[in-house]
Amino acid sequence: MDGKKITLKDIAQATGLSVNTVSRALKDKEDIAEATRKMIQGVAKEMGYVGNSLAGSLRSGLTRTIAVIVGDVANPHFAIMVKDIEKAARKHNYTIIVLNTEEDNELEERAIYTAIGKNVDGIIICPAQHSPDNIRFIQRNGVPFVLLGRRFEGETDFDYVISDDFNGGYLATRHLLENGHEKILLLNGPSRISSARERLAGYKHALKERGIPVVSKLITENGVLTGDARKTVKDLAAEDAGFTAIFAFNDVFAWEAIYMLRKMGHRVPEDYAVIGFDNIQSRNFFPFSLSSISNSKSKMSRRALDILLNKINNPKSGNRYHETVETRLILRESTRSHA
Amino acid sequence: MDGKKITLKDIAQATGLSVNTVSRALKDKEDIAEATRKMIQGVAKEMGYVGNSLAGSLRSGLTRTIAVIVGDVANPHFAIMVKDIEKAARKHNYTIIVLNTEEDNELEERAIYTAIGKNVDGIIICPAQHSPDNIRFIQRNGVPFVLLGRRFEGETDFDYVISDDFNGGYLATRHLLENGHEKILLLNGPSRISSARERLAGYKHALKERGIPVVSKLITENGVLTGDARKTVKDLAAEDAGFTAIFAFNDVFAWEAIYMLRKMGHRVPEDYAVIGFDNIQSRNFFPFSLSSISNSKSKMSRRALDILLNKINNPKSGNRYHETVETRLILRESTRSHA
DNA sequence: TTGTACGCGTTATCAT
DNA sequence: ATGATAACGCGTACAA
Repeated sequence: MDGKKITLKDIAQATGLSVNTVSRALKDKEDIAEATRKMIQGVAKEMGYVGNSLAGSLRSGLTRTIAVIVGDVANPHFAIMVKDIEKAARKHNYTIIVLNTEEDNELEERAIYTAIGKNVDGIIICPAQHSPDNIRFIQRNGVPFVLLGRRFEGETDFDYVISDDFNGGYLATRHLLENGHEKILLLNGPSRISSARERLAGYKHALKERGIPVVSKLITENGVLTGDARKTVKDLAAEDAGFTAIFAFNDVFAWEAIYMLRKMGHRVPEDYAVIGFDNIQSRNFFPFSLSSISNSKSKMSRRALDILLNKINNPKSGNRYHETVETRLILRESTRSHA
Repeated sequence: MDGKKITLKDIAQATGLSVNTVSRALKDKEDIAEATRKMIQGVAKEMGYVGNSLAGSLRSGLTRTIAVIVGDVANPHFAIMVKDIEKAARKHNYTIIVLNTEEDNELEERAIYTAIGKNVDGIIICPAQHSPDNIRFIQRNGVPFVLLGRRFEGETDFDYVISDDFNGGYLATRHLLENGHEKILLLNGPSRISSARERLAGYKHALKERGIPVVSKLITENGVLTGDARKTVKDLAAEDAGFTAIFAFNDVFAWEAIYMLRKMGHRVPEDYAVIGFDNIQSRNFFPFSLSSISNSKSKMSRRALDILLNKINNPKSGNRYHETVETRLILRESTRSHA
């Protein structure tokens, strides 16, 4: 029952034909006797032949595999996008390999190295952004790639699909301002990350538009995988820093913030309004209702894949793809106003 | 800037040495002049050589890649396990490809076919369980595999790592009973799935132990990816089926149940107690505090990988691995009692 | 209609 | 210490 892998050679031996007659029969080529073909296909099926795409890939240089490199698949934001990418890729007969960088530069480098070594046809990467060098390395190797969700402002020849983070930051902040909050804690991500910088810019813009001063103490940077956000909220709330609302870099931070505030005996939204980013709840029916900025993860994922496939199929087109997907304000209870 | 892939041949030409000297120098073999090695490694680095593991794989028959096949990576339960597996695999220099079955038989078959075609060294799969045939197909191809989280009772030669679902079902139900609930809605998964059947058995056992009748109307099956759970809760709560507590197949169902109940104007835990399964909140700090059954996802993931690596490295050992990881009751507010 | 020969990039073996 | 050759499994071009 328990067998070894069947090769064309095995089938050739079994049928007394040559390897490549078998090969062509299985690929439904024309120049083969109908009877022979049926016979070979029957034997192949019976023997459980699966084929070895490796061998073909070595020849063609194509693997029909793409690498998806993200910070952490366990983060729902990435999990959703990875799922979307896998689904779209499957439609085009592509398979994905998933690599986590843990937002670390060396792990990112290693992930890229692995991907290239496995001869993936393309790479979709949410860069950790410690520097553009890792991405340049992809480029140097001639492997098509698309950045997902983050970009390098200085590198105009890196293609990307991002969401409109500036606008998202602006919308979230303006919403809180309109509800009467003037001291807004920005629970931001690390400033090396473009989306964090752009959300911050949106935040500042909203404040300036209303003539509200930007308080640097209320602008905090938090590691994405470290639990920093909880500590920040805890410390600032404990010392009574005066804020009445929180704009979080992502929904995970927002959840942590609310978790911590409640643990400290505060109420949301009564004592503190909280808004997140990513709108994870568009897919999950959580018992808790968190206002958030929607960034169309499906659209981003599918678009990134389309662009990548385009680049794979038209290697020399030289088209530049710098795409920004809209962001929208989604109001739920965590920022409900109390007139 | 934008280059082609560098091969050993390129380096050989650049250095005037033979392909195979270059190969050995890069692999730090002994029988090579120290100076030559340094030189070659220098040139390789400068040219950005990455190597083509495909070619090596063709020779060795090993890809250092394993396939992880799950229902849906966007489900946090799977997302967490995929992350854990990737991390553990990385330590052993393995890469993972991720395939979603969407709990569908044909997609599962296709996923397995793809995995085998790509010559993965092994497969970790959470089977959709429409039948054992797909798994038998893996076996027939001689590819090592481990079932994760589900098993086929009749197939003793399928290795698996599962959680103690019977006990989990028992613990959850007993807890609700101890809090005075006698009509407990079981928001279960599809009965083809072993974990659903085993949790049901635990549920029944707890009821019988207390002499509480099993009401078949309160035992419901719900598709894992379909939103059935919401509808079930809505319908049964609307017709006033008399239950006062819910034991959900997983945390996702539990969230949906609470979402729906609240939407209908009910309170949790005051009107309905709800307990889930998977204890997603061991990793995420959600604002909502859901009682759940913990099933040690890390332990399961890591163990599944260890077993798989064992099977890969000792192909003929013939060891059988049937492992059950403990489940524990985690109490939070969604089942808080009101004495 | 079918078979033979060669190449993809790498590595193991054997020769120099 | 280094080079030549064969082999992995398949596909393509060409020969029979």
